Amino acid sequence: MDRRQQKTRAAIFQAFGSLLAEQCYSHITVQEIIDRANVGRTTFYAHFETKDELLKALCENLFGHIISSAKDCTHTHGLYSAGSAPESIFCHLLQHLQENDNNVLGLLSCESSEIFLRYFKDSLSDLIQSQFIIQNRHTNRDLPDDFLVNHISGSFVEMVLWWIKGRMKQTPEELDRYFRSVIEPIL
Amino acid sequence: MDRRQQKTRAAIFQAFGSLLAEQCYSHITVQEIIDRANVGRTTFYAHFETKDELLKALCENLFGHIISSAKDCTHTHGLYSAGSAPESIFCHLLQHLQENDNNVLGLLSCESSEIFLRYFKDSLSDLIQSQFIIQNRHTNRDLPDDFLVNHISGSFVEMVLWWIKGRMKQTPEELDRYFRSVIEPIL
DNA sequence: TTAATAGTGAACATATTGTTCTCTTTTATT
DNA sequence: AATAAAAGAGAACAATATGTTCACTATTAA
Repeated sequence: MDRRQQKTRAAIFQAFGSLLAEQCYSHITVQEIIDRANVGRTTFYAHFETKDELLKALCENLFGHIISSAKDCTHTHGLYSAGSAPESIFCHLLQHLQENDNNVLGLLSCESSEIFLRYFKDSLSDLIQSQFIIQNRHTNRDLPDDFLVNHISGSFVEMVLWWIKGRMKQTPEELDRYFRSVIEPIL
Repeated sequence: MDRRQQKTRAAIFQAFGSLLAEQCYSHITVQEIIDRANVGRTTFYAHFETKDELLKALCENLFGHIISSAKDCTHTHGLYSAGSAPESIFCHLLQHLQENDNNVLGLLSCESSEIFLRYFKDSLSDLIQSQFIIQNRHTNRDLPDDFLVNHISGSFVEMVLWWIKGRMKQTPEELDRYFRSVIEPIL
């Protein structure tokens, strides 16, 4: 509603994000956050009940954007356009990550990256699930749908973690090729 | 050295384990641990510098056992015996988990399971890495070795997480079949 | 039996959390 | 431009958690 609220919220998000790039989530204190955000203690607690809530809000904000943008792109391209690699939804996601809007990479490469990847995977699972159902692409009758969904989203997230820990030497396109190589054979 | 030390250590491990089955890691206090372990505050800090160190020690202890037992079994069976499913190293691991020695399942199904699975994955990666190198099984020339190792260990861990969250309705053998279905095609 | 080792429990300084209060600033609206 | 409503600042607070120190007791290995 108020412009100030959004500004304050953004300041807290940014301060929190930059702190996460420096140290482990669990060691960050509310005091550090409000100091860096130049925000009063009262204000912080008016916006977020706890540090965990802040984390949750940040993740929803961040991955919400990325996933919904991927969802839009899926409408035109499908979950996995068999022909040309660059159009796949996964390549799209990787490119998005590399662009590093809102310092997503900072979060995903910090000591507490698992927390974020967990949120990322949950969002991703929803996306893949819905695409599976919409497209009826699951020709594999031997494996349960939810196992496959979990396998795909899980593998993707693990790959991203591997990519970032290895200092992102591969391009999104290369990585997409890797991923297609291990996922397409089972679809 | 001292029998008492081992006893105390075991008591702390057990208390910590049972607490983890009840609540999130970050919300467990040292006070709760020492109360349940019937151990003095000083004693706790004589054994472990911080709660994080305790966690680390517990994981090393736990997964060390499981992995080294799997390593032994690999010597006779190989990473992936193509013929009969039940002998695969992964099935062996899953059976081990289901037997629930030292309440591994409690840890893996608690709110903070990601932390443990991360340790699990690291141990697993070492195992798979070494088996890959020893057996020279990587016929896939298009994908880097470390990507494959990460994909396999990552997928396995994600599967275990999925299994446990779904209340472990599948048997280790079924799960092993699922896993073979998504991994063997890419080897 | 005894010296060394391990554990107890209380007390402590320090740090963090989340709340409450009063006061100031900004915004939306007229 | 004036003003009421909303939002933030900042100090103070109780409650809780951490990690250390101390003097004392119990156990073990020899």
